[in-house]
Amino acid sequence: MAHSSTVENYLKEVYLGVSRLPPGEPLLPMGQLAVALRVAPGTATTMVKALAESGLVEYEPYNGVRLTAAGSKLAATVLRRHRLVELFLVQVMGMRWDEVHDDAEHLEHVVSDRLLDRIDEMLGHPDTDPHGDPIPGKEGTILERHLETLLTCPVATQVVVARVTDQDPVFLRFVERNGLKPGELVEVEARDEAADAVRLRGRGDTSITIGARAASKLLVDIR
Amino acid sequence: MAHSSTVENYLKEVYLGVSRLPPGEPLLPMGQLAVALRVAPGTATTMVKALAESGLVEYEPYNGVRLTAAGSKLAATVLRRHRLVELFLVQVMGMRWDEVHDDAEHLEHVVSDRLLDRIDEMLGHPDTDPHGDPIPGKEGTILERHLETLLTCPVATQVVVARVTDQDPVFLRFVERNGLKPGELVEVEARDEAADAVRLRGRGDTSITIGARAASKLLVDIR
DNA sequence: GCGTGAATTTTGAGTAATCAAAATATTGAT
DNA sequence: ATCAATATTTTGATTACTCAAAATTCACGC
Repeated sequence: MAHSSTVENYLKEVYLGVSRLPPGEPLLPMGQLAVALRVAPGTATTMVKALAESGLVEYEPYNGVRLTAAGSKLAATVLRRHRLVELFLVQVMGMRWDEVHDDAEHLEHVVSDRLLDRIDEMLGHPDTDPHGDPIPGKEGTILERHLETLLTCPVATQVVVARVTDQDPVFLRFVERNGLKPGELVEVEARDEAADAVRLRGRGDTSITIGARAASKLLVDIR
Repeated sequence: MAHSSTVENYLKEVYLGVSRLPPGEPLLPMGQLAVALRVAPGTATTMVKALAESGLVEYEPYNGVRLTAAGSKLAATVLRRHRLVELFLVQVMGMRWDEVHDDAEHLEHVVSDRLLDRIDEMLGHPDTDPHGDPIPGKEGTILERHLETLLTCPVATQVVVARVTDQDPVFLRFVERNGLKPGELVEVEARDEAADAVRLRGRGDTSITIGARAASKLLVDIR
């Protein structure tokens, strides 16, 4: 099978799905892949078997998928295109960070190497996109730094937001309104296990309380 | 049938094909369409019949196709995307005018209205692309000015190149090397019917001779 | 160990787009 | 008017991708 945008999407989602998994457990269940790609479970199975034939993934029936070296490289270039494009749309085209995802989702499959090089150059070879996601290198090298979340980082300590792992525009605007974009300083004042909540204080003097689920999507640098 | 990039390409080529035809004869033969789209003749027939079902083209068996109002509007928006993208790639991304066509060919199908608006704005609502091709308006209005070619314009008269109707990079570079890009001044010194050639003098003092076929691809404004 | 519920795979079928090659229609020349 | 060359359409198949629903397998609790 050739190298269609469908293939690119499958590989991308396998990569993203696996990296969302608890470390050490490197097989993405078919169900999760199907949900991510918005296809029926059987569709994912069929397609993954074909990808396995082409040597892009390893497939263990009933267990899940993982990328081969070749698949990983391809996934990385797709992610590189996606993320460079997102940053380009924000930085050069002046679009808002919460509205670039969908455009990037389409552009990632059609941007030529030549054009991507111009973009990369124009942006000064950046290494993260507007959401703090790492931009893979030209050769497919992705450096995923290990980061704490607002759910796991030390309390009463200044940390700086490094990455927001949710592309939902509503969430992104919420993050922006509350000064929690990548680069901003925050401090966890308290965590309430029972209430499933985290109280934060950002730059301003006001503190806000967010749910644990939201807190886990905000990755931070422990300065 | 939905509105895939295949459909967009068919409509675009019907538009371009018809406009290349001698005026007054508004039906594009299937064969020409098939060649333009690089598909087998039978494929074009099948596809065009489906487009006719959707009300995007009128199809007369054995005679050819033409666009309906709906098809024309869609073709115009594709062309608008293509040409704005081309100009953007040259003007903003610093690419050469002879290397933007292929990228535009892909981007024309995925650029969102929002992004296109930014591009249009950033370029100051231009009305021609780097090759001098008119950029259709937002509502699908295309204003094709009638232009003479270097084969039909008055001899020994200053004219200004307005449009180059061939996207072949080799030809475009030839045009550029000889100062024949849109905006440049030229004068036809002489035409030699028998030799199938046209002698020109541009800005410089040297005159060059080009074939009639090439001359017919250079459209000019009779100042 | 056995059964139940959930996840996964298989099956059968459909759509969009394509091709090669056979069949048919059109056109122009004699 | 007929015939040959050319253009076009039809036919039968193929590929990539998808779904719904049936069949299977897995994993867990008892």
